[in-house]
Amino acid sequence: MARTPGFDRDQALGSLVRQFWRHGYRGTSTEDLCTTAALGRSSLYNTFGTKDVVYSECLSAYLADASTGFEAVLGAPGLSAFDKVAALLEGTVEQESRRQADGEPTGCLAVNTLVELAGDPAHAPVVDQVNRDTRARLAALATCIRLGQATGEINAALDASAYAEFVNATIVGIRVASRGGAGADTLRAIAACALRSLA
Amino acid sequence: MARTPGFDRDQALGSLVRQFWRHGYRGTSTEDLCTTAALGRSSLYNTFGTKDVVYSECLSAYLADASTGFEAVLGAPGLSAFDKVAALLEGTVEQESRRQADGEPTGCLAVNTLVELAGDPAHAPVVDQVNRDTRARLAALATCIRLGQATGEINAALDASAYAEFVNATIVGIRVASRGGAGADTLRAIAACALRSLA
DNA sequence: TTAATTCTGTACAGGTCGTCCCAGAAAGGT
DNA sequence: ACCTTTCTGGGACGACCTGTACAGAATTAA
Repeated sequence: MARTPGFDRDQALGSLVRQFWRHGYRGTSTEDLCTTAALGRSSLYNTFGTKDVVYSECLSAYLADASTGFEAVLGAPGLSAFDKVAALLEGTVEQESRRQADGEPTGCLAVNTLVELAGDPAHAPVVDQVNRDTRARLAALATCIRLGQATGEINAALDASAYAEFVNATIVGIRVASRGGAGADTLRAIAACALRSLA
Repeated sequence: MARTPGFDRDQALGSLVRQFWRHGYRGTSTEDLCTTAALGRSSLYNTFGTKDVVYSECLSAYLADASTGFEAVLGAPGLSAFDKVAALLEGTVEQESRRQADGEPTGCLAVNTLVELAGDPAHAPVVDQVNRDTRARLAALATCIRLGQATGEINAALDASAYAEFVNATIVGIRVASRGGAGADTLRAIAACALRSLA
């Protein structure tokens, strides 16, 4: 009883995510959004809403996708807690190198959001969105480390939540270095040094 | 033989640095620059030039100031190499906490520049500016670590330049966490975990 | 075929931004 | 006091941006 859209919503959202990821919120105009998603202005506004809303939805999609991979590693059967942390760091390195090679955007959209928009009251919602996601990630990481301490795989003298913060900070450092153009060997070196502090 | 300016150039530059630091390149308009520096548009353009030039000069001033503190730590007499690295990390934590308390901008302008402007060919010069500074910092850090290895203070099995990359990445992680609003205890935890990997 | 509903292209209003220009004010040297 | 040089305030201009409105095209169900 009505016309059907001439595009795939999820596919369009993927393009929008990559656009914001690479050029930031203020670095992309609404026309840029239309171009990368191959959408007219009307379709964009009817489907998603204003620029703020589009960004928030892109951030949600990005965080959901990242969480999937994150939880896949932490929930992997047959892996010790140490190996899970190692897989997390090495997975980050591998992901970044692959993205560099494929010409996909590098770095982390969550970090980019924090850097660009933190301190701007008008965009507090998306900053809170990132911080909530980070807290959840840290909690999951800390319980993983505590489990490893309970079974003796990880030094029980360490503060689990502090170590979770450290691992997260290292991942951030790797992603920023990658965005700066650092090579795969550099990223690998960072991850290897970080892992040494567990033993 | 001519009129004298009614403002202090360096003081104005300091205000401009803080403005860009807090709100980013695209997040500050030229009128914002005039307001924070208490300058008219003419004075701004006559003294510094276009927005790009102002940003580049702000970045230079920021990097020079950061380098001063960095080299002061690395060149401190009577400190072992390990203590120098520790002072570097703990100094970063202390600096960020103090800035949070004083309402000064948090995070790192160099990191912000990378995140916001990397991948935009029009701003490649400032990105290169940051990368050159980073390389110099990494080299100084690596030689410091090598010195510590030569005297036996630091595990000689470590790859010095890899460890330098790691320490730098950790500092980046601390600064990003601080910009995200993390408390002093969190930042301290990150630094402490990073230091553990030296022993 | 027809009617209802949704999608799409284009144009427009209101605002902001970056840059330049020009006249006048202020200060230093003579 | 006067002239030269520089600084300063304000405005102008073109370009861009965001969000909306509207008319026409397209598609589905009856």
